[in-house]
Amino acid sequence: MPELADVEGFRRVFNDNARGFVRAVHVNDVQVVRRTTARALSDTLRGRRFGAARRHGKWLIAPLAGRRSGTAVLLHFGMTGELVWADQDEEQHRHDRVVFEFDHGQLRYRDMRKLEGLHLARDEAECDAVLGGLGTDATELTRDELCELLAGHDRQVKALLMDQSEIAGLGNLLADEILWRARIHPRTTSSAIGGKDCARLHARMRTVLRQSAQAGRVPPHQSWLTGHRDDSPGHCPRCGTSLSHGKVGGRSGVWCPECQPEPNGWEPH
DNA sequence: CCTAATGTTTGTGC
DNA sequence: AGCACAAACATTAG
Repeated sequence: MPELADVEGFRRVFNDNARGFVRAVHVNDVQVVRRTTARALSDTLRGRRFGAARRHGKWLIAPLAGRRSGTAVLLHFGMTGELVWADQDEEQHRHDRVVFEFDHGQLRYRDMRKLEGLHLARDEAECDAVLGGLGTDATELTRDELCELLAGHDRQVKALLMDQSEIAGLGNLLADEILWRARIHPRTTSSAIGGKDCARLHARMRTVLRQSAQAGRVPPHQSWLTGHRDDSPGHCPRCGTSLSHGKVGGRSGVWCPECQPEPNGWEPH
């Protein structure tokens, strides 16, 4: 689930609720705590307050309040993570791995698969060690930057869009949705996308990101490709053609063979 | 039992 | 160097 849009939703959950003093930190599964121990995490946070959380790509960055602190909790949600606000007396979910307790409720880091986890950074350098390799956040990428990026690589465009070191925040669903709207086949070689095509790709990316970030998820709406990923058989919501499925960039991809024609030179066997 | 899952990293080979 | 691909990570659902 968690791509840029979802993490944007978690950022709002965090900023709307994680106010006041942290009264306790319950680590229910030490495996998800990275770069520190459960004890150190708890000791660092207890009695402190968070400043406003920000997002870069799929990371949520929650700094401690206080000008010279430099300490931040960095949360990644892998494929199954989420952040939920709940009352103390609400029964815990079996996958609530870390719980931040406040006077008025609890923030719960829930994650079934525990692929990434929650990191503690004590200063700028530690923060940079985790986030330094990320590319520009997808919401801030200009049209010229995108075109230059595409031109500079001979990669399948979907793989390039999802490469976090190049563009941060786009995942499997967003990439498929954006490419479908831009009418570009996911296996198109990036350097072959120029001029008008790149401008259209950028425009569609901005629309998809704005709407999905506002929703806090990639909307499974009928008018979105994402709303038809799991239909069998799925049909393109734009032209009705049966959707194609296949591996692209190592991930399960969905596209419309009519709206997104095969690039020249690609012949399936 | 087997497969796939919205992510990232690492190794292999062209 | 740059790219594609497979596997691994941990866990559950179908």
